[in-house]
Amino acid sequence: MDYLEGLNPPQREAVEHTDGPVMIIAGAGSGKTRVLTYRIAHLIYSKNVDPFSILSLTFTNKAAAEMRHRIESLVGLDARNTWMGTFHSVFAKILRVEAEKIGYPSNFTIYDADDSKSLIRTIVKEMRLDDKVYKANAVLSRISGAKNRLITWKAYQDDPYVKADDEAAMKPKMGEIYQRYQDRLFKAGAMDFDDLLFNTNVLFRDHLDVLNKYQQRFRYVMVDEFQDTNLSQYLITKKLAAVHQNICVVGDDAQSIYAFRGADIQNILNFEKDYPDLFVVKLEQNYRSTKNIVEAANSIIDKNKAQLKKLVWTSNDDGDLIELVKASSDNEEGKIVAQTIFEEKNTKKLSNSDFAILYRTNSQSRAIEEALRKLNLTYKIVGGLSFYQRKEIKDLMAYMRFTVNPSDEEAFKRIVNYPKRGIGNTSVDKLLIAAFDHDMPLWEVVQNSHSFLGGRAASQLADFATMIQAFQIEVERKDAFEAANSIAKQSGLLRELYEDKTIEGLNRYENVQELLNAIKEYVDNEENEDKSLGAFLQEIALLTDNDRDKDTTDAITLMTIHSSKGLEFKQVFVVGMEEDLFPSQMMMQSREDLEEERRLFYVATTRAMDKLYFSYALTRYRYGRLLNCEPSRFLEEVNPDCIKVNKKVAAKDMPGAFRREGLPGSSESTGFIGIKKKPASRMPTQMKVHTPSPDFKPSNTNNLQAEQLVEHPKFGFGKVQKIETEGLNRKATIQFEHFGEKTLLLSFAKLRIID
DNA sequence: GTATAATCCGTTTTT
DNA sequence: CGGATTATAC
Repeated sequence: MDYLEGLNPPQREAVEHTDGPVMIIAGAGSGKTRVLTYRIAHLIYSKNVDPFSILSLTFTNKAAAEMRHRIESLVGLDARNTWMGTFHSVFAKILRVEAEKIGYPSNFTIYDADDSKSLIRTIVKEMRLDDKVYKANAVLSRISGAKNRLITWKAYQDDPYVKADDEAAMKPKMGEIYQRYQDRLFKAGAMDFDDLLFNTNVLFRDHLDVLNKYQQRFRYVMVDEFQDTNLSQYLITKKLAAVHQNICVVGDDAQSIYAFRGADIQNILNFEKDYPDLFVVKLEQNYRSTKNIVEAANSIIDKNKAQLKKLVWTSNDDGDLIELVKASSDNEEGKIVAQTIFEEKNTKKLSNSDFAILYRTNSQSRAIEEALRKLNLTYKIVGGLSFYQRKEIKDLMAYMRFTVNPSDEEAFKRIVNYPKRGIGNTSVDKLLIAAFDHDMPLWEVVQNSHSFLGGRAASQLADFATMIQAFQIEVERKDAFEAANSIAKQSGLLRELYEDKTIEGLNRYENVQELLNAIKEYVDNEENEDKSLGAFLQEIALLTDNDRDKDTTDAITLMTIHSSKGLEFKQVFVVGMEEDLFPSQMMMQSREDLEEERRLFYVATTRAMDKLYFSYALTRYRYGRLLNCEPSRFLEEVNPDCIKVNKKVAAKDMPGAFRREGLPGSSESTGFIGIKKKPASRMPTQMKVHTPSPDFKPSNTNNLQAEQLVEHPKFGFGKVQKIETEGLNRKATIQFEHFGEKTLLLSFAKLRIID
């Protein structure tokens, strides 16, 4: 088997150790996907394992597709027969088959987060609770957290700790909302994302024959990104593998960044307890990045307490130092990044696709995009507002969903009066209340609307019902594409969009066409046996924007750090390295949260192969308001030997996209300084920190002189003793009222000059 | 019931 | 700042 030759010893061990429980701890860039794919190939070819009996679980569709692709090129089409997909998609498929056993229709709808939130809002309203206290987001994440831990609404209500928690948060009705939410989902024939896993657990618990069927079928189970599994997922895999015990998990605790979604690193630690004869392999050689980058990454993750010990190393070259870029504003940050890419492309003959710009939050993309556009650099945004979240797409999907499953309440609310047909909110509310009061299925109420509504509204609704019935007949007789096409036309939705001649309207029309094209593709694809609309909807419900075919033009990639996991680029820019943004202010409640942010920083760092840049801005627009920013504490945590300070300043705005390369631009006072000597802003906690005046605004300190009185947000009031210039930095020595004498770097310190 | 204006709200990450 | 929900007028 010559393919084993290309593996290093631990990789090879991981591949060849096929039977029994195996845990592969795979450092960043250590060839994890390679090992997984070779392992599957090895199973099929050397061990004669039937591809049908191999199940591989991933977290993103993209990862699954990538793996499938690589296996196919390794072993050919046999690979097609292995089961490979995300937890959600694999178990959604199984649930389709077994739905009736747990009381669900097999054509159940999958609610996305928006559907879930909308349903929660309705319930909160129906219960006459304050929607400012019971915010849909917060309620959903609480419910989701419970489901991920397999806590039913009943258990939730009975648990005194949970109860105390909710009462302390002034949200005592949470348990009841959970109960009603679950009831409504069930009546709508719908499952939310968490239900797909929760109900799989229910299915396997209550139907041992079913469990046994899948245990026999999946003789080999593999889990990628194991550090991201939640309890619900963990128990599913454990049960599936209980008979054959051929379970192989691959993960890296240093890259666990989904605790907020219920992922539990404990699963890795528990794994050793659950399987005493566990075989553990560590992949520690990094093939991706330069020594500098690997070293920097190690120095970052070193600050975390909770971690498995491993030593990631590389035999690659030292490479360039990481460049630290300081910008005066978010816009300037964008400009510097864009300019740098422009120059690097020219001098190193790189393509756009060699670059990635990573940020903590999607909203940061705006300033960057603007700068890239000015230099005519092609870019693509991964994630963000997804195609499938667009209104027009959700509208058409809602028509299709409701046709296939007329219990789907959220779909109904979306389409019943769009396009306008004179059925307003009051009528819809009446219908929902009628369904609730008489405990009748919604669809039945809709079909008998004259019993519940006045004449006009009732007859409008009757027309609506007739239309849906016609659609249902079409869906039965035709394939997904033909059915969708005629639904789009006859619902009036397409006409509505067509008549909107604004640019956005045109766009929306094209988006709908694109969805129809996607359905056509689905129908034409021979791998899809079931060509019905229902089947298509099942497929699409679990897709995210990241999975869509993007046009293959050469482009710079913009995305959140979260979506960058698993990817690599020659050059990576991590932007917005500022306190409160990264680490995010919402994540600084506890050490655990901060450590997760740090792992996120680790993930960002380890995406880079050749060159890495960190940048931060001193001011940034947020909520339409200009904020002052401080450099991220994470910057201080990187081994200083790996970093150098970038001397670049954004060129002044020039008309047109072209400017002379390397033009330094007229630099203003924006000096560049290291972060090593960050001012002593981190006060000993026991010391009382000064509360800045309500109108505190940092002044321009360019002309600051001795004897002036100033206010510092943390040190309070003081008097400037002297000003000195040292290299690029201007420093002020200030005698503070309560904190003694401090020497502050003026480009860092926020000082208000008191007249 | 519908169309427009005012106001409020938030931005953490994803299946 | 932008969207999304709500108040007001028609």
